Amino acid sequence: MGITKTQIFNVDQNQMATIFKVLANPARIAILEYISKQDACICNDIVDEIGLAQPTISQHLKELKSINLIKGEIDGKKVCYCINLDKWTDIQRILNNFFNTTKSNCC
Amino acid sequence: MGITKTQIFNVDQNQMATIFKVLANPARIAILEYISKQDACICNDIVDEIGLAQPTISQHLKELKSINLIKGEIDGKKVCYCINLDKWTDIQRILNNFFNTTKSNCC
DNA sequence: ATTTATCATCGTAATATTGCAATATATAAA
DNA sequence: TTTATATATTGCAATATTACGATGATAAAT
Repeated sequence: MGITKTQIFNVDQNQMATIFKVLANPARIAILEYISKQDACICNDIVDEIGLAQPTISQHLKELKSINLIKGEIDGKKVCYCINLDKWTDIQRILNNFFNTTKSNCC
Repeated sequence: MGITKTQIFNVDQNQMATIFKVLANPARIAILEYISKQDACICNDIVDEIGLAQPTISQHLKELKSINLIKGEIDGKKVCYCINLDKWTDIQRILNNFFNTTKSNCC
């Protein structure tokens, strides 16, 4: 089907899955790494850096924005993307909580 | 296309994406949580617990096994799944490393 | 030996994701 | 105003994912 039965899972489970889904692509990982590596708020040299077409990058940025992992500030005709540190830290906390809580006690 | 251009990304980026992809589904999150909650190595009560058909669960378990996040021990006609703590901890370390390394220094 | 129970695999339908060309939009420069 | 530059959106093709019924394989129970 390709459709996930979100209704049968709780909010936390769906939230976790959504976060993981946004991160589940090497292009988006590379974009995040590239954005963070820059001293200043570097914009879409991302297209040059990553080997993907401009619309593709634009779409990936949109997905990263969908969970507020990055923010884009308009600067003239350019857009300056940077990581949203608050959300970044928040998500790291959520994931660690999941990993610490979900641990086997068998085998 | 639906096909990710893995060739243009490095091993670490692809590995990260693969890990995230395996976790990017609420059913698999729920399965992990359920397995970890049990005192003993509970097997496919998972099917009863989660509201999905047995082949679906089996497929999800296969994906979790694909990165060694869980291991399945055969016990008669049952299979006993549990979390692979070594790998679990390893992945948590990898993710934290990513989150700590990839942080913005702008905006 | 047959039946039953547990789990895996196969095949398939429905939907999602990835990527890009074409196009739209918006701002800056000329 | 026209042109160039930067980014977003649309539409589409190719592939991936999710889910399940049918079927297979295996082991315990009868």
